[in-house]
Amino acid sequence: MAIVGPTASGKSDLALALARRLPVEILVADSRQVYRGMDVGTAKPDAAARASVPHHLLDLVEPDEAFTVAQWVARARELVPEIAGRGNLPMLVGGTGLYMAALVDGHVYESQPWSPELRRRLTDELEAEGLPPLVARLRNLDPEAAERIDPHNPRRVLRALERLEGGGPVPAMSPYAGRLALIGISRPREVLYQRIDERARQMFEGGGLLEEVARLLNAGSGPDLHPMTGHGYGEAARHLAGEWSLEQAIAVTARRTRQYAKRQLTWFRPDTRILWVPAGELPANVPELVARVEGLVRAALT
RNA sequence: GGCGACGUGCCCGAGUGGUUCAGGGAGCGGUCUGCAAAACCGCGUACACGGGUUCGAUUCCCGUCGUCGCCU
Repeated sequence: MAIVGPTASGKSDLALALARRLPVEILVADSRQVYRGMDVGTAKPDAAARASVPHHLLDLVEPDEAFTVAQWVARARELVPEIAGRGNLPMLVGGTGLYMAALVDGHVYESQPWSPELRRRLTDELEAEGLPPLVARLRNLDPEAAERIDPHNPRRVLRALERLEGGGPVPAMSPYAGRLALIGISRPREVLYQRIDERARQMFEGGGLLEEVARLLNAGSGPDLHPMTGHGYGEAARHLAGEWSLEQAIAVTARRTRQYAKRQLTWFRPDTRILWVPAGELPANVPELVARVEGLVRAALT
């Protein structure tokens, strides 16, 4: 089963509450919580939560290590049968739509071309000549694929070329085989945004984000490292450097997080498999809500 | 009270006598098979108000109101 929804909608709380009534182990589908030492800014489940329910797919790599969906799904795929083998229910919890889709819809990455050299070469070309020549080449190699690719999006164009020049066609997907319950937490936009604002402020004021970022910077994780683009990290770094006031850092973090939440909603909205549970302004762990979700899960899985 | 400057869409901000009247931000909508908390795409008949000049005014002139500055 899986719990989806935008940031700050209460996925983790609901998961924990549910874990008290169902024998579950949690698979975290979050592209930022995989980095060690990045805890408060990513709203990673704390020690208490992790002690009460097994959490997987957290703290997989150091902030300066590259990490992609491919690695994530590979590990997630191993975990599912393992957990089931223990007689527990694998519960996917997270807001990274691509990761979710990779597992649930079964993206196949292993057989796809992937080489640092090729990427290097294409990136150099992009820098030297710009996007248009690459788009032209893409059209030439595979007009059909080119139709589906946004010609303005460098990342997509590059990846498409990687696949084509590296060889193989895109493998068919192999969707998750077992029974599936997809639960989405829905809240009025205003409520969600308010929760985001409050959480952003809390992280900065007493939550320990500034300390965490100072620690990361000291350890050599500069603001240019990919995971440092996460909400709150660059902002905290700027505040620590004296460039931004605390209020400014909080405001920018909250705004970026709201924008992200909107994109998440866009991602999940069209997925008709998701059963949306309106949570309104309720904390995600109120018994009534939990019971309702538990009911949905049991119904879907039996 | 006098003089001067200004008054552009939710905000900032260019600009022009006339077929698509910048740009940015925010917001909203969307895309999504290896960076996804990323990358990218789409969406706004706004020119303070009233007159006038003109074939045609956001752009020129007059007045009104407002804001700011200086002066008394």
